[in-house]
Amino acid sequence: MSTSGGVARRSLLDDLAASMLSLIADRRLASGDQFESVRSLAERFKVAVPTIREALRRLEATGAVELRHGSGVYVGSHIGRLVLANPLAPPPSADRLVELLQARALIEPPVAALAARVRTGAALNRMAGDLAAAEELIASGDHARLAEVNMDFHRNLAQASGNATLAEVVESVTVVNVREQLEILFIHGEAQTDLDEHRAIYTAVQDGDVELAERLTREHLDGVLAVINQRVQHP
Amino acid sequence: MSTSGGVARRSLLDDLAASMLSLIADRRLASGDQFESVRSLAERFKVAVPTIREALRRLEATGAVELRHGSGVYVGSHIGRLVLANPLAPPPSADRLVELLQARALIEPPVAALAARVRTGAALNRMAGDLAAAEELIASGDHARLAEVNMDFHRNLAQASGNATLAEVVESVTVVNVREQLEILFIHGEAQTDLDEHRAIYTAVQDGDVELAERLTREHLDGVLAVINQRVQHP
DNA sequence: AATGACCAAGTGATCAGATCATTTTCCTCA
DNA sequence: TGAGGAAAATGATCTGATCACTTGGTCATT
Repeated sequence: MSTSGGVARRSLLDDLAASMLSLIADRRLASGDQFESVRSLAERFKVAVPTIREALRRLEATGAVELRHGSGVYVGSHIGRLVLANPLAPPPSADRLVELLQARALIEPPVAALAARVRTGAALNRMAGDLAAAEELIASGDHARLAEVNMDFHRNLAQASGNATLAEVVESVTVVNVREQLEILFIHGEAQTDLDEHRAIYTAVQDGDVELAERLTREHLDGVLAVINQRVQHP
Repeated sequence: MSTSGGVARRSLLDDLAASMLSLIADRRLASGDQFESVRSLAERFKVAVPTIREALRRLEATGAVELRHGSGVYVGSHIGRLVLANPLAPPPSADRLVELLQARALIEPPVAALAARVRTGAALNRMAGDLAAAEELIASGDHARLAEVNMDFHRNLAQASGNATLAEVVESVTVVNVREQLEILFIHGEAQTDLDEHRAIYTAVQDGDVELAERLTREHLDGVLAVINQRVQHP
């Protein structure tokens, strides 16, 4: 009784969601492309508008599609992803934040090592761009933007590993929600140190120095973790 | 035109979803508890039923709530999670499967090492239970169930690390979708080897042998990866 | 010719009320 | 006592309308 063919057989909503994903796949639509209007979809699948909208909301929740008021339905940026950051997650507590950093300190060093082996070109260039941007943002004092760029550096480091799944995992644990929380604790003073460490990691990856890339990433995240731990305990 | 630092102008649906999550949190509802009827929610928030349902569908997509026809709305099993497996992800291709295994081979060994340090009791017991169950399932030849139990072993290993975020990450990469695909490739013959390796890992964790736990987990996953790689290339 | 104000069509957002389908509760009756 | 079977509760879906936002074009002003 397995549906090995692929057509789901659960509720109407499951069918609709799956069918719409198939439609997107069949049309070779990519992230950002316009999909089809709600009314048109309702007619196509012979269901009422509210029903289609429920199915769309489900897709929307996982970033598969995006609904823009007055404009249309578009293919979302997370379509086809395997691992996601929970878009409805509450801002993490201090404990959860520490735990999250521990997880990153465990996961990212081996990812950096792999990145040093593979060195996917495009991602390397983006890392360099992040470093340049960070330098400017330190000068201009835009801490919010700086924190974002620093997170981008880590995401692009994971991308450089050439493994999309790893990149998704790292993206999931460097999500905006977390950035905001980190920013509160990890304010200026460390900004220049941070940048220097990122630069060193970048160089190691670029040189293909696997062990150095891993060690520097571990030291970097352990350092951040130490600062966070200190501030959590002495607010 | 960046909204950095600014207040995100949320839509009605965002508010509704957030409010309902707050409601669940305020009432200290846990996974599986009954929440509130659709009609009641619509009345409470002074919106129409289809609107509430859209918000509920969004929550449902991330496992925060569950709608049971004729019964009610219940708190879902993934409420409060930070990292999720995409419930709408298509069955992974062979390439994606290899990539996924590579990711696991990178992430899980250090997790096993941490588990050997921490040894969270409840999770250890569940691991033992998984081993016993696997033994029986090998005897009875129920490969589907066996594959599921083996995945549970890995999830519980991550739980034993005491780090919920790591556990969520590992759960996300050992999701049902993937099990089904693995099962196709990784059929009997290796079952006993698999069990033996799991047993060795369990013993190492129980003994608190950090390095051994890490090494055995790495060898185990590398072994699986090798088999998969072979079968992908020679179908 | 370039600019800006304005209008109209397309599209998503929300509403109201009704009907169907499933589950759960509980009362009746053998 | 317990097995049926109504009745209530609740989710699923429909119909059709109205409001709100985006977009592209028109056209007067500069």
